[in-house]
Amino acid sequence: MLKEERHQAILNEVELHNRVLLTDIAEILGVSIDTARRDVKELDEENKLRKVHGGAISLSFTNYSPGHNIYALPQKTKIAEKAVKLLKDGGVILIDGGTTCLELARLIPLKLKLTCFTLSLPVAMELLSKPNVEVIFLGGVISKEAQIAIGANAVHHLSEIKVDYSFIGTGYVDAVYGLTEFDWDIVQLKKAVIKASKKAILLCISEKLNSQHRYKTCDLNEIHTLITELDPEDIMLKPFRNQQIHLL
Amino acid sequence: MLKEERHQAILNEVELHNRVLLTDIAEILGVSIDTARRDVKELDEENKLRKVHGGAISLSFTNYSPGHNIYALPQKTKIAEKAVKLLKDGGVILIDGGTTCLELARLIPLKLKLTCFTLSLPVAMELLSKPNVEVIFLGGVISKEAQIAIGANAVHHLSEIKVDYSFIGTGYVDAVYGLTEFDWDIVQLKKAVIKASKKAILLCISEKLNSQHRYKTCDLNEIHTLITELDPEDIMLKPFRNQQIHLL
DNA sequence: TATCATCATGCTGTTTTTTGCAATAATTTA
DNA sequence: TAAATTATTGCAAAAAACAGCATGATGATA
Repeated sequence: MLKEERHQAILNEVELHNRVLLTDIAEILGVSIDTARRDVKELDEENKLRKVHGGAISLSFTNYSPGHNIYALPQKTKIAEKAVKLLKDGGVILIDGGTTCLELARLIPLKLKLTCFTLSLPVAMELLSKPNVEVIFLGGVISKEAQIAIGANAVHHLSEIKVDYSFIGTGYVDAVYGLTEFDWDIVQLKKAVIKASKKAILLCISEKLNSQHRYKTCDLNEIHTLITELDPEDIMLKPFRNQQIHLL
Repeated sequence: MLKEERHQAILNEVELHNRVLLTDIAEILGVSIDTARRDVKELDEENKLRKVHGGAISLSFTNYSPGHNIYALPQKTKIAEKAVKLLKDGGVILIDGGTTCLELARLIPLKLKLTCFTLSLPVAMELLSKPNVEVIFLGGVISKEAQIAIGANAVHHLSEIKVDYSFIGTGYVDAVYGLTEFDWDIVQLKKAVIKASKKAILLCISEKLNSQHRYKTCDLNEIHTLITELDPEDIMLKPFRNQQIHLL
């Protein structure tokens, strides 16, 4: 059997079933494990599939890029960079929805070992590319706009967990009125998130500071740390300084 | 024997079998290996075939688009088109993971009113663009490879629902051995999906027919309808005809 | 017809590629 | 952490590719 035929057979198997074991290749094609491994390695180098421990998987599973343009991305990236530094190996965290939180998910180092809960579809998709992050999606009815799970079911799931850190966003935040939202459903959810976490970290671009809306999520003192893209000493953060909240 | 005749004979062989060995050329045409090699080399330079170590393969054999695009998309689209016709306004369905099911999600008409459960992140993302589809994600630990929720939590969620139709995929299917999978976890999940549905519809490209693997999901008679890209009368479906299963 | 150039073919020896095996290291899994 | 599986590395045998050369056929030309 020609090598190219083996390659074709392996690719076909991977495309059809998304994965294949080296031992299966060896058996089906009647070659040694070593040859199967070499074949897979070559196909990997040609970017025809991805070699993994013990076998190979299809590329279509590893490639996901949201790619849309995100508003105020540089600021959000800066916030996410600060937030990443709080993560510890072996930690259990929750990541909320929203583009800032998505940015945090994106910046999680590949070698960092985490257990990560989320309610956000985009965040969950992003986390798929982190080999050492166990992803747990808290299910429920999906909100089309926010792309997150909401409703009683999601809230109930949250009542059953307690994470080290939760990284949350907010629609509006004010030094006096605390965190507020446009949506009643979202407020219920965020309350539950905060209750489910030992420490709640708020990721928020400075543009949202000193704004408020209809429904209240919580007071500022329920938030452990506020991360903005600003220097913690920035004048804009002055109203937040004389509170228990940490600034980063 | 003239060189041109040999060339024609070699090309003929390659057309017929997609491949040929140098040793076979030499033997069949009664020339030395070197001549066979030279012939193949010339044909390669003329782009009539591709020379590889030990022989030659047909050009069509090697032209193969890897990665991002979905394997056998036309077939899967055809299957999805058939499946969409089963959907009724106001129906409650479940859509499994996999590219075929994703294609079904994509083809759901915008005006169709549905309640749709799913375990698959990509399917859920796709359904976000359907304004009249209520999406409910059944949460759990996310499998990085399959991009679906798995584990006890997901199975438990499934035990609490009953949908009209579930549209499922399978790794392998055989008329005698039924549906089988590579993964134990996935089998548990599919069992639960089938149990949670009044009628289970299997979406499966014909290439997967008559294949099997380690772990068994269910017998064929637990599936209500099998949809392939083939005509229901196709000869390939013969082994599936004398069963209770419907063919589409 | 004789001579020469060209080309196809097969042979020889050398180099490269492929493949399987064994020992060791790294990794997963229980 | 220990056991099992998988990777890596080096090596050797076999197969194939390659380069160079000799032979013989062909065909053009003097």
